[in-house]
Amino acid sequence: MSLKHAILILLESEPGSGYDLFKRFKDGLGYFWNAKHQQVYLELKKLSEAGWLAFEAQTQDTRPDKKNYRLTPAGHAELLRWLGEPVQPNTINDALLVKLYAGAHTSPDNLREEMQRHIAVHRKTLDSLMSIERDYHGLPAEQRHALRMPYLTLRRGILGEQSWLQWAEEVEHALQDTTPASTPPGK
Amino acid sequence: MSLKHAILILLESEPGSGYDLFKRFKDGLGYFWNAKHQQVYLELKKLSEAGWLAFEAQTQDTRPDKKNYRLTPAGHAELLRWLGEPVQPNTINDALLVKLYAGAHTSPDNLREEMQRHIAVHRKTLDSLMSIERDYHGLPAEQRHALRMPYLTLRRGILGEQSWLQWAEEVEHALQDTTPASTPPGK
DNA sequence: TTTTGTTATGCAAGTTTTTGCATAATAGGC
DNA sequence: GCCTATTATGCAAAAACTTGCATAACAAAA
Repeated sequence: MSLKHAILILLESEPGSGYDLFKRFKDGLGYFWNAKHQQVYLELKKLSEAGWLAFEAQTQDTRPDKKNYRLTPAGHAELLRWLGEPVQPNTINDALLVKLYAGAHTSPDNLREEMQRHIAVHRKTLDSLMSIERDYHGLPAEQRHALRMPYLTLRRGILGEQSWLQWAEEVEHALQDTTPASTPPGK
Repeated sequence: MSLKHAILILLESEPGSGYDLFKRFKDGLGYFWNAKHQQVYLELKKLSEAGWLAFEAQTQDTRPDKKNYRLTPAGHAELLRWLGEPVQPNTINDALLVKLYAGAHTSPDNLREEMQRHIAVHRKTLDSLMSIERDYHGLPAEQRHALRMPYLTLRRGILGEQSWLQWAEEVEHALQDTTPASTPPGK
């Protein structure tokens, strides 16, 4: 969809290599845009061919060579054009919910284990997002202002994860209710 | 990813045609799994070829002919197998957040309009989900029990949309702060 | 010293999804 | 009578994304 534009945005704020971008996806943008390294490299190639990016090869002694990409004026213009265009509301494709929807066909234990796995992931994500938020609040006002828009996306992540975990508690209660009394005491 | 399994689940609870399924995606499952009609038809064909579905053609007088699909025993087995397997945590690809991340490169007005469009969509979704919830609570206990798992996914939708709208308010406040006082009174 | 992890890039093949086009009958509103 | 919406299906091409493989150097831990 807009991996192209996600890349333009990342390179607008700071030029970098494919590997750099891939890491930036994993750390920052990664909460709301995911990409494999192969796809990042492929898109960089396409964007260069389209004239939106330019690169210079950097030979390095201790590390493999890298290509440093930056926006061309055409790339910058495309970014501005895209920003002026409405974006499609997000569609959700969530396999966990598909599975839960059909939960009556499997055991509550199976569902509880599945939920536990996902809860662990979401808790970890929330922790990491909140740690980024603490860092943000520690910045001087000037830097906070410069980062105010990415901060709003961070807030989306935090509120979203909190809401998810709240829902997970509801699910756990519901799954407990349907379970027969486990391991009754005595003989 | 698991459009295949979403289709198996829908057909497990009730056989139907491609067009039926497409509508069921739009109404029910649609909150967490989206599919175009072309893809539904294509998957139905593939699933039939794989032996997981069977169909009979129904000639209709007033309407175009339809194919009525149902699960085969192999399809049922595959569904159970899939339910026992862990699903990957969902990855998010949200173009609105990408745009907002780069919001400093465009005007607050542009962002506010964009937010307004999305808020309208999310409010409408929330209304519709809450109306479904009201219907659910009006059902006899027996039917409520049968629908308890889909109900959990409905709750995900409701909590998710509420959280989204809460975040949207934060964004609106933030965008107001950055705007110069508009149309100052009188000369 | 062997294994694991990080930096760095990319091709090829396959799967999944989107977009565009095409057909065809009927019902209802203007 | 015309336009739009709904019911009903599908092919073809393109775009987007995933999975598997491949290479290569160095650093740090086991």
